[in-house]
Amino acid sequence: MKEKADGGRAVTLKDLARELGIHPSTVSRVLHSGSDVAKGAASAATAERVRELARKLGYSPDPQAASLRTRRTKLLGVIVPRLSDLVLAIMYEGIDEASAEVGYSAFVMNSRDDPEEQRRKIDLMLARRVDGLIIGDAHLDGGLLQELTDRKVPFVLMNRRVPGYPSATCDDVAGGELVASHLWEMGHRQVAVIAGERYASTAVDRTSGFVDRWRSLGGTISDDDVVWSRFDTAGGREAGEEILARGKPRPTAIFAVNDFAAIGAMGALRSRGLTVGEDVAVVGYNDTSLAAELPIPLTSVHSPMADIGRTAVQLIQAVLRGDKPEPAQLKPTLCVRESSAARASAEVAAT
Amino acid sequence: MKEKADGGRAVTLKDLARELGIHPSTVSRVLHSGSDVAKGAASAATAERVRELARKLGYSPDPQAASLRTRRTKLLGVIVPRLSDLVLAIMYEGIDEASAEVGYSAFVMNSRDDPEEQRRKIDLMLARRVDGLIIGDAHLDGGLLQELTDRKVPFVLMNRRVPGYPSATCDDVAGGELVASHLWEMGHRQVAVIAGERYASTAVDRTSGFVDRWRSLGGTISDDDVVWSRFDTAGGREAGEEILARGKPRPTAIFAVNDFAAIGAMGALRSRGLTVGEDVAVVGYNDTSLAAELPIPLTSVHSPMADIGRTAVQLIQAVLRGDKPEPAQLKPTLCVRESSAARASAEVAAT
DNA sequence: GTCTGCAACCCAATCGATTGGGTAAACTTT
DNA sequence: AAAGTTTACCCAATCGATTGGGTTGCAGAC
Repeated sequence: MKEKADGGRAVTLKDLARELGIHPSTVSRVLHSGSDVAKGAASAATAERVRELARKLGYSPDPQAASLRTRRTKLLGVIVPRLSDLVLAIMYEGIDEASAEVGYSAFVMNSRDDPEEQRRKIDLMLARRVDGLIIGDAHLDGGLLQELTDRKVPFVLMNRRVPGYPSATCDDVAGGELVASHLWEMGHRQVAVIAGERYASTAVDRTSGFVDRWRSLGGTISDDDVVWSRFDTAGGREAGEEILARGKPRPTAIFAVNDFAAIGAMGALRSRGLTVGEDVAVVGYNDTSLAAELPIPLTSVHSPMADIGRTAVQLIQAVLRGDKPEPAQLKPTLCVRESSAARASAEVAAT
Repeated sequence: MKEKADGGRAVTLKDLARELGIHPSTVSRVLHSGSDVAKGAASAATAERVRELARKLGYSPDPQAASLRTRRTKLLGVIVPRLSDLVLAIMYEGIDEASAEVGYSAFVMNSRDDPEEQRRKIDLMLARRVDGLIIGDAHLDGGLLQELTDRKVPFVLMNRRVPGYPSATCDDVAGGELVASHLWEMGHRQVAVIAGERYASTAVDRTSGFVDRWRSLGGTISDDDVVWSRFDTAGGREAGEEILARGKPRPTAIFAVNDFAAIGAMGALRSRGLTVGEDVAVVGYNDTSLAAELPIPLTSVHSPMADIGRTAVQLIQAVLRGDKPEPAQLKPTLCVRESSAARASAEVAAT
C-alpha cells in the first residue's frame, strides 16, 4: 500500500540506484535473483542496503516493463462458459488463489459456450499476451484446441476434458458410477438421466459412467431414458417435464448431471404433485452449497471444484516449463441426502 | 486468431514498417489515431496500405509496450467479496462486457470481506498497474477508501455504497420499501428481518428502507425483530432459527435481504414443520435465477445486477477522465411469487 | 613484479509502442 | 521567383526492467 506513497510517481529501479549511488542493473540483480545470481552481483552489504531501501520506498517492479523485456507477463487467461455458473466460479476461486501463490495473476472471461465467443475471447487474452490459457469451456469436437496446439499456445483444459489434451477435471465417469450404484442399491429399477449438453465431457462422462454401471449391475436403460439438456435450472425443468410427459412408466429416480438441472427437475416434479424423495428420487452433481440447503436436501456427487482449479494452475505451470502433463482426474464422492434417501417404493419397484 | 500466425514471433510495428519501407512511427500514427491524427501523418494511400498489411499479418499491438509508454494499462481491477456469490458474479459479467466495449480488460479478485485481504488484493492490483479499481466489497467504516483517495487511486464502488464516494448500486432503500409495502398490503403485521452484515450498505439500506416504510404505514417493528447475519444460506438458516426460537409470537412474514439467506430461512421454517407461503411468507432480494425455480418460488426484489456492473464501468471511465460522478442508484422492482402470494392468515393477522 | 582470478560493479542495448520535434519536397500565394 | 504553407514523412528519446558483456581494483600465486 505504498508504492505511490508520496503523491507522485511510482518508485523505479533508477530511483533506488540513484539514491544508493549504484547502477540500476545492480539493483535489479539484487532484487530479482533469489541469491544465486545475487552473489557476484553485489556485496552482501550492498544487497542489504538495496533491499532495505526498496522496502522503505515501497518499490514494486513494473510488470509491464519487466514483461516487455522478459517476454513473460505472468498472466494466465481463463475462459469459462459463464462465471455466474457457481461451479465455474468456484473453480476460478481455486485458480485465483493458486496462481497468486506462484506469482501469476488470472484473467477470466465468459464465452457462453458459443464457439465464436470462445475464439474472440481467446484472441483478446492472447492480445494481452497471457503466458498461458486455462480453458474451462472445451467442446468435445475440439477444432479450436488443435488450432491452439498448432499455434503453440500453451493451454490446459479444466472442468471438461478432451482426449489428448492436458486437463484437470473431476473423474466424471466414476461420479456417474457412484450414482448408478447408489440408486440401484436403493431398489430403483426405472431411471432417467438428465444428461446436459452433448458437447461437454462432463455431461457425456457422467452419463456414460451411470449408464454403463447401471447395465453392469443388471439394470436396463434405453437411449430415450437419457435426455440431453442445458445445464441450468430452466433446462433441468424442461428435461424433467419431457421425462414425465413420455408415455413410459414414470421413473422412480432421476439423475441430473448438474445440481441446477436437478433443481429444475425437482420443480417439474413438484408441479406434477410428486414429492421428491418419496415418489421420485433425484440426484444431482457437484454438491454446490445449495444442495444441502434446499427444502428437500439434494443428494449430489461432490466434486472438488476449487481443487480442480488449483490443479489446472499446476498443470499450466508444467506446460509452461515445457512438460506435457498427464490429465488429472480428481475423485468425486457421493453425498446422500433426503432427495434419494428412501428406498424405492415397493409397488413401483415391483413393476 | 493470427497474431502468431506463422510459428514465430508476434508481428510488431517495426515489422510492418520494414515491409512497407516506412518508419514505425508513421505506422503507429496510422493505426493508432482514429483519423484525426492520421491525417497529416500519412497519405490516404499509405494509410490504406498500412491497414491492409496490418490486417494481413494479423498485427495486434503489444499492450505491455504501449502502456509502458503511455502510462495507461487499460486494465481495471475488480474486488469482490467472493465470485462464488452469484450476485457479484453477475455484476462482474456486466463489468466484463462493458469494459471490453471500451477497450479495457477487467481483473477480479476475492477479498472474502476480510479487511486484510482487501488491502492485499488492492496492492496486487496496483502492482499490476491497473488504471482504476471497482470495489465491490466496500465496508461502511471506510478507512481504506479514504486512504485510496489520499493516494489518488481512481476507484468507484459497486454493489455497496459509502456516502461521499462514487458508486453504482441498486437503490436498496427503495427495495426495502417495496417489500414493506407488499407485506403490509398482504395483511402481515408481525414481521422479522434477516438483515445481513452490518458493514454492508446493501444490508443496512434494505433493512432501513423496510423498517422506515413499515413504521410509516403504521406497523410496529422493534430492534430485536431485526437479526443481523451472514449473507449466505447457512447464515440465513441460523437467523431463521433465531427468529423462531424467540419467545415472541411467531412473525407471519420474514424479509431476508438476500435470496440465499432467504433460502436458508425457508429451510429453517421447513424444519419446524412450517409451510413457506402459507404459515410464513418469505421475501428475498436480488431475484437471482434460482428464486423463480425453487420448489416454492421465492418473492424477491429484482435488482439489475448486470446493469450495476455496466454502470460501474461507466463511472470509473468518468473518474479516469477526471470527473467526479454522482452515485448511481438503479431502480429495483418487486417480483411477487408463491412464497408471499397468500394473504396473512386471519387468526394470526388479528393477533 | 607481473599475472590470474575473483568480487563488485557498470554500460548499453533491448523489448515494442508512442510522441514531440523536426525536414524535405511539393504546392500555393502574391 | 521568393516566401509561405502543406503534405508526408522521419528521427530519436522515452517508458522501466533486464541482461550479456564488459571494467576496475585488489589479493594472492608464481
